[in-house]
Amino acid sequence: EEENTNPGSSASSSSVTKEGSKSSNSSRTRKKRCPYSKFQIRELEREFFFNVYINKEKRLQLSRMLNLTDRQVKIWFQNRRMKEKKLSRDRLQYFSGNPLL
Amino acid sequence: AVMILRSRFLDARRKRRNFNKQATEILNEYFYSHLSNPYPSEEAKEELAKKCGITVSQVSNWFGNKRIRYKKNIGKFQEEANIYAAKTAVTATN
DNA sequence: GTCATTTATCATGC
DNA sequence: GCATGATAAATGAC
Repeated sequence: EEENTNPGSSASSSSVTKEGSKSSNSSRTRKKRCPYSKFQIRELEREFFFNVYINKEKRLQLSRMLNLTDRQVKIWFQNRRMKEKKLSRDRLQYFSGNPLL
Repeated sequence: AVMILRSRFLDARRKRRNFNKQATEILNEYFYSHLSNPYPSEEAKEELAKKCGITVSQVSNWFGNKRIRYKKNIGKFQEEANIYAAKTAVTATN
């Protein structure tokens, strides 16, 4: 499993010129979805367990450790909170249905 | 007992099961009769879910998948579109 | 921040 | 072997 290096998904080299930048396009190219590695998920989940909301400081630290952008970490926590909420809803609906038992 | 329920809930989530023909029929009817704006409201989703015997989340999943797969290959769904267009034409013209 | 959504990917059915 | 439902990244409205 590889860990993405540059979000631009563009070609190699250079890179670090404040990626994205806006030379022209504001948002026409949506970043291709790239699944995170097991290691990345484990670390994200570990932090999520301690804190459903992550502060900026830990976010930067975690993003560096996992080779992700802060934005990616931020988005991951947002999505993860939504997932948790949905799990609760499904759980409730499932047990209230009482199909068996 | 609780453990059984819990495990059943956990592995029953991602294990996919096809919807019955009737449910698919209802969903497709709505989709193709609202092709210009295939975004059912929350209330409409609840009603569809009830009629189909599935959850609201499943309705949302179905429309999400349907929209993008239709958009990506309209030709493949042309026949299906015609079928449901004819089916709903009766109620539309009357 | 939440939340519906888009899109690609995953996992299964057949 | 694709069709199909569910989930995982990513965006945008608000």
